[in-house]
Amino acid sequence: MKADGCKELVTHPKVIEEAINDLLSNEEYDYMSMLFKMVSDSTRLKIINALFDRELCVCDLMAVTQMSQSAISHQLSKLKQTRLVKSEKRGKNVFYSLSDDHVRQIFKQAQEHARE
Amino acid sequence: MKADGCKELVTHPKVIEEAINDLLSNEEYDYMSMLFKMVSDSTRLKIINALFDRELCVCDLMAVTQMSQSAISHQLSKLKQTRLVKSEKRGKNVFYSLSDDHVRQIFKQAQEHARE
DNA sequence: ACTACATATGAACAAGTGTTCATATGAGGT
DNA sequence: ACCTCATATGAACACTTGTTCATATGTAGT
Repeated sequence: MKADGCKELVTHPKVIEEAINDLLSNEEYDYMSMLFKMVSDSTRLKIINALFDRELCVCDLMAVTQMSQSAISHQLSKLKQTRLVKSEKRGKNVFYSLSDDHVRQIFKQAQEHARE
Repeated sequence: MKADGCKELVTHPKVIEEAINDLLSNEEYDYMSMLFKMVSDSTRLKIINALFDRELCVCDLMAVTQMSQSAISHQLSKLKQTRLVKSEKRGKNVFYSLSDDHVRQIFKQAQEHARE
């Protein structure tokens, strides 16, 4: 948490000021951090990918991702808390789907980068 | 690691097959996971934001982000290992900059989502 | 060579995260 | 009411991650 930088003549006081002006608010960093954390786990990435074009229930997701029911349920819970997915109960099943296009966009963009 | 899902008649065998066909390779998930992990820490987000339009040396980044020299150096090291930033040594200083537009795009997109 | 400054790096530690296991909730059919 | 299936949830545990502290490396100037 040291405030200052170089002791030698600060070579770039102007540039530093610019950069400081560009700073975002803590809320923005926190939100972005949260959003990226959600999509930085490969189990959740698989879930998001599976839900990309359709809604699925938990047992469908088990079949698709080859993960345990508990693991999936825990991850879906996080994804729902952070509003990346929404759910709808129908009979014995709970169907999950992506809640908006934000996730889809971020996911697609990263996927394109992965192809290189 | 259970393979199957519901024991009751699998209501959506067709949809499940679709979802399975949409699966990506493990390498893709791993890469995306790694990329998102890198931008999911708020210290690194601050660094990336600071480097968005300019190159900066470590001491500049200390001044801008208000973080310790060691913390910044460690994070820069990770960002460099994963090729998100590149560095150039000039005299006593080491100047860091974003290595390509991938990061910028992902960052911007998330930032827009944060504004809502 | 010596000193001051800029950066890197290793070890240690606290905090966070994902999985499993066991169990709870809740709906449908009988 | 009872039983079964689908899903949720809490506790425990191993693992990862970010920071600090101490120290090393390396460059420039004297």
